[in-house]
Amino acid sequence: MSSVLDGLAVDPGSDRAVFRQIADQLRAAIQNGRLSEGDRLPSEAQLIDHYGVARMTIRNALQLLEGEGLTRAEHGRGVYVRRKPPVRRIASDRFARRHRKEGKAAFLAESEQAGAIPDVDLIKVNEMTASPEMSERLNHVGPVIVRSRRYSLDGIPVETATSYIPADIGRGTPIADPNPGPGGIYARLEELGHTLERFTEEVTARMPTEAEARLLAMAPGVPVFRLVRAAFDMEGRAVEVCDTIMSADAYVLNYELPAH
Amino acid sequence: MSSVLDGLAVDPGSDRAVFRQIADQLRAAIQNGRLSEGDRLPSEAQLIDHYGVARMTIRNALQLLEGEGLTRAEHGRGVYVRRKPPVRRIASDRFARRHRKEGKAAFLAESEQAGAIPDVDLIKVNEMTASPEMSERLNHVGPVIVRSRRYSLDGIPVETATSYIPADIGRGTPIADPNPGPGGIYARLEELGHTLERFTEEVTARMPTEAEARLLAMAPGVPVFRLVRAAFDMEGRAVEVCDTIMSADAYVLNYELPAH
DNA sequence: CAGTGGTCTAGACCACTGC
DNA sequence: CAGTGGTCTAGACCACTGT
Repeated sequence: MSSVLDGLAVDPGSDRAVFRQIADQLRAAIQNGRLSEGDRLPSEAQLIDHYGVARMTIRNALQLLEGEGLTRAEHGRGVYVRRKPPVRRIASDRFARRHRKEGKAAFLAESEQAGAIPDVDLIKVNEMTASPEMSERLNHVGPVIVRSRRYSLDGIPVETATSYIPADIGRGTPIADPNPGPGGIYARLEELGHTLERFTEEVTARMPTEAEARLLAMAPGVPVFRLVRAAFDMEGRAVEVCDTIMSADAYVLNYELPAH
Repeated sequence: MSSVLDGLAVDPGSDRAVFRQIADQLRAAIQNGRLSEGDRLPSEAQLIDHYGVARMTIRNALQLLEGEGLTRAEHGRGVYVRRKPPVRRIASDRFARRHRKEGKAAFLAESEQAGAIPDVDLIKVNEMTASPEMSERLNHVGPVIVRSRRYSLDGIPVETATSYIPADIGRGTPIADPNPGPGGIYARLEELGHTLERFTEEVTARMPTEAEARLLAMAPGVPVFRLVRAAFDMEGRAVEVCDTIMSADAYVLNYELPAH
């Protein structure tokens, strides 16, 4: 019988630790296709037999791969080559007014285009005092409307978002309602006289906190994007800041850069 | 004598694994400032004594924190709270012609502004056949000039970049030289009649490969940004594609989004 | 039930650091 | 040299999965 392990052995005298050599060989098997997405790796017991090492050595090797985001261990079932989630391409003009006129919020319009079923849950709306960071970003001190929610595609959570709107703009308007109505809060802001002139977006990436990993059902070894977007009206006032956390393996961000 | 461990204990009967409880407590100590950047954590031996558990339990806890990018183990010295590197803010107009007129390439101009000493090394220039991916991005099949290099700030490597230029544009010009001259290859492209009209940039994030981690001297638990930027001339032809890998903890990417 | 991964113990020897 | 983390062994019991 043939196996991905055929012919593989480690050199105990090598400078490279045994568990790294084992990880190298399994990684190579994944990258050259001998193991493909969704395939099960040999069990820990099989690897112990094959390489003639202790269990911790095997587990260290497997942990390396999991940390690189290549595999996923499922308790009681086995270790599998990770399936890459479908990727969403995000365009830099997704908040342009021409896309908003149809009465759809950006997320719903995009997912419709991608043929996936969108969902929004965990909606919370509060009023509170702006944190120092948000005061800085909004150039506004005092109470803000805070709107948080989670977006899913085909039942899979893909991003969480929290919007901050100065309370003197949003209080008592649909912006402070859980459902802000067609076109989302950008449409409401414009109806309130805050015609949007420009957006800035700040992109960072890091490993998720435990809370983020749980909310987004994230696999180990996958970073998150953090996007902080600010919307400015014609007077140059920041009227909304949106703080978004996204599983980085599910997104490609596209931007246009000026040449002059 | 007082210690960050004072009063900390685990509940062996809890649903939460002991090593996770220990990691939780150390993480909390870092996040609330009882341990700050550069501080040494208690040694493995001290943690073993304090919690009364086996060494592997402690090591599992420490490995969790390292995977989250919070700590860094130094062989023979101890485990330290990671220092965050200085962050470079990248503006979306950094390739605009008005910044290029001064005769400086983008990286050098930016770092001068940030007060850091820039360096470029590992420069390689080759001509080869475009990979399928680059053929697609350049909309060009056949030979390309491939320019790769590594950038450092104050001696710390921060990004690698590889540019691809169709050989019919770059062959026999300074673009095929290791040193392309003042203003970089964008200045040379414009001198050759390829006035640059727009750039697109595609941003993804993932964990680094081993080779990338080595080239960028990266700490465990830190993801990389991959930026793929395409430059288009007035005829709409892609005249260069630049593939950049950056340590994500050293960068904040800023973009402007259109509102109309 | 057998097989899988998750957690934990109790050692061992090694390589690196700083005194 | 003592103290540190890096690697490895050889077990144990548990929780979860599928038959």
